[in-house]
Amino acid sequence: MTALQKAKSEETQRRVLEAAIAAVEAGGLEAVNIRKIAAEAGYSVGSVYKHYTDQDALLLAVNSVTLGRIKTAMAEATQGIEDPVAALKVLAQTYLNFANNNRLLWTTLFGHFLPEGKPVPDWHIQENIALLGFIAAPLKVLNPDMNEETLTIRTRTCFAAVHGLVAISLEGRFVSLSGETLEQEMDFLVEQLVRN
Amino acid sequence: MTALQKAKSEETQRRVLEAAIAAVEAGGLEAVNIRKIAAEAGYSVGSVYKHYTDQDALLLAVNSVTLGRIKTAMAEATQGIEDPVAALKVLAQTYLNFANNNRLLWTTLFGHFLPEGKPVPDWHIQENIALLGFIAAPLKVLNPDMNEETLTIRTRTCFAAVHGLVAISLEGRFVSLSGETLEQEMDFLVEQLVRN
DNA sequence: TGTACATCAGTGAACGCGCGTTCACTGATGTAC
DNA sequence: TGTACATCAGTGAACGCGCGTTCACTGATGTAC
Repeated sequence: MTALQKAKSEETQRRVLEAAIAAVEAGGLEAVNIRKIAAEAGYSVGSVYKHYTDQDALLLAVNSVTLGRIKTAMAEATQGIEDPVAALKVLAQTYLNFANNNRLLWTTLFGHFLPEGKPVPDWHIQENIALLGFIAAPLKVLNPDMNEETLTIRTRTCFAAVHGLVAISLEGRFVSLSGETLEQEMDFLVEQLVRN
Repeated sequence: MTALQKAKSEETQRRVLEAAIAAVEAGGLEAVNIRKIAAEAGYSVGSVYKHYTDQDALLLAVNSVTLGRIKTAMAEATQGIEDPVAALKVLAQTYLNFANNNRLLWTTLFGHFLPEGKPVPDWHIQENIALLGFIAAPLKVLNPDMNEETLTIRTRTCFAAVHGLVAISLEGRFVSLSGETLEQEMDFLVEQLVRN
């Protein structure tokens, strides 16, 4: 493959992915339609399949980008924060804000499941786990004597609790809260979780 | 309408609903297929539409049954428990167990969304809110001076946190935990939430 | 320099399938007179 | 008691649409000799 071919191929792949992201942002998982995405990207249907084996592969790529954006947001938000409790609060708020500002990307991240028998590729699992590292670090400061295994489990529990509050809120289940009240509840939740 | 007609109609409605529940239990939201459900219930496709306006109405009925089952499980589990913290722990474990033992009913409860512009009927919202009452009662004992509004919000937050832990665990995101470890984490979460 | 061939991105019509929903019709039961 | 009509549950073929995926083909670019 020549350099020109490679460059062209990479551009196509990128443009298809961008169109897929735009589709998800516009209408969520349901709005993902290979024909539309191909047209939006400026290619034919067949081209999409030259670069992504199937729809699931394309969605995996979209979710990978979403995870990357969350990671970036978290890294920026916690920059320079020393206090572990403050860091955890900022992380939770960052997660909440991201979900709020990117609802459909976020729901797609958690709403897309591969069909049974098609396991999630390891690199994608690793991307997920990497995000938990942001939570694990301050938790370790707060619990210096905790062994690694317990810390991993506890990290997951804390993430799950925060994630649950974000999910229930964004779905508008039960009562919808104002943004301010929701942020207060998030702070409450984090404070309770880290109490000693 | 004669009594005979009414009885026949009700039986059909019930049998269709039972077939729908069985379908969800067998394959989740994806497995809901009017043709299959009609056949399973022993009727034709048209009959389903005589009793449920559309697929969404049928799924709403399924979810209503699921909510009823959770409600029953919670009522039984908390019977005779006086200590509010103990009650909250039992409620969380009951919720976890229900989700574990009825995975597809549970994921359908939270995975089914009506199309935009079709609001969730009020009776169904009320069914959801009713469940929160189980949590609100012990929370009120623990926080007797909390005003009603704050209590409602706090109840929702506590539910959301527990719900999140159940969701992340059942989906098998990140690492899967053994049942025992998961129950320990659930107790930890509830304990932290009610700390004063 | 020119000719024949290989390679690869990209094309888009066609395949195949699933599935929600509708509607004209049937037959049983009940009612009016 | 009998006849005509009304009502309603149930039927299932047909409509209509969407959509993932495939594959034989095109044309541009590069390579061998």
